[in-house]
Amino acid sequence: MAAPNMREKILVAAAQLFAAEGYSAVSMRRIATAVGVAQANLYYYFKNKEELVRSVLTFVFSGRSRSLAAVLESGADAPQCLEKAVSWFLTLLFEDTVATKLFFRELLTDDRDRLQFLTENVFQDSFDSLVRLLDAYLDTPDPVHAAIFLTSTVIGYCQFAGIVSHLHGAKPEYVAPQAITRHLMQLLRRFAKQPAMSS
Amino acid sequence: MAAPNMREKILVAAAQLFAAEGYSAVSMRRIATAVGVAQANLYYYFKNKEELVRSVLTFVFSGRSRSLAAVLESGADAPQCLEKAVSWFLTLLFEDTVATKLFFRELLTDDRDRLQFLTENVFQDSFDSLVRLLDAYLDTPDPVHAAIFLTSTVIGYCQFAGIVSHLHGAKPEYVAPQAITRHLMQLLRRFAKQPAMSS
DNA sequence: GTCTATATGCTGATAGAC
DNA sequence: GTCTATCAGCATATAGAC
Repeated sequence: MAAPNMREKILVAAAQLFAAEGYSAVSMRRIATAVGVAQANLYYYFKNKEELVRSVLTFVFSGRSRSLAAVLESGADAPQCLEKAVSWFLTLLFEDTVATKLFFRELLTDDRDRLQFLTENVFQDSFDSLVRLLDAYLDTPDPVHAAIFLTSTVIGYCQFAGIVSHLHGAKPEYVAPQAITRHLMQLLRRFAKQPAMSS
Repeated sequence: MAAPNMREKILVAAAQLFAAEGYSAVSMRRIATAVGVAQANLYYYFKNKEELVRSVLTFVFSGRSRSLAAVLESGADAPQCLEKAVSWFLTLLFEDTVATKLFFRELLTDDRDRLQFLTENVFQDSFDSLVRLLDAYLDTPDPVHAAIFLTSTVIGYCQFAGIVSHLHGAKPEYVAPQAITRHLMQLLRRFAKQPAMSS
């Protein structure tokens, strides 16, 4: 987390606080205190809170989309690529709580402009790659729907995990990215174009 | 929405505002204004904001859990019952925005006490019924995992819908509860104990 | 760049009249 | 039960010294 300049230190601290408690629950004061500067100093880097929020979102999401794109286009064959992508996304959702919570908060806000931005800059390209992979791998007339199904399920596993861990009889593997990845890949194999060898 | 007494009118107005904007973004003043009373009047019914928030959650979620329980125990055979339950849940998630957004906000907050409460009072019984149905219908060694998978997917479809509607080439049926229900039931049929007739 | 000081408004909550 | 009046505290944001 070693931040070279003040602007980035502010973004990192703000991202953590916004993710954990939401935008309106976190004051400029608390962000400044977390960074260790005076409150007014934030206004030297960001003209107001709204601009800080938008900068945080851009800052957090920009890196992730490139990372996923690399995995999706890694040159391996479709099933391997798919497995890597699913594993990458699940691990991100379960372990990168800052990005994940900010993402879910954006979905809740349903600000059309921000969602459009998020879709175009973070999701669209990766989603297109996913559709191509599924089209190559699966025997389905609608690979777009398959991609929506797969992405939805992955997102849902993460969201529902908060409840699952409180359910009676829940095992740890129900909320473990690797176990979920294995399970989903087994499911997909059932719909593969040609029967694949197991293990 | 005809609310007989003031307490319920406050709960309804507060639920809508909290769902749309979050707890800390909505002031007691705005709730009072929405109801059409003076701000101080809210403190006659709720001792503080925290108690109002908790009352809203109880008020909104208590009715829904009974409704789902009825569907799950409706006496029909497993696949019919399952289809009704999936359809019910998807329709709720896509159309009852107040309950859905409050639910997702609770998942984000991850206040252990509140999640425990939510799990025990809203989810556990219905989830157990779902596990039994899946155990009867599917050929699987782990019906609990099947229930988690199904619930996660349904939740994920709703969450991801906000992005899907902004993706290039998205069709309306990708975010339609009935179409998603049909798709999921077809998927489950593949894992049924005995081959079921289609259509 | 970072600070102190401050303006202005909104917040949750209380007191007490009716 | 509902109101008006009011409090102390915290919010965002600005001005200007260093």
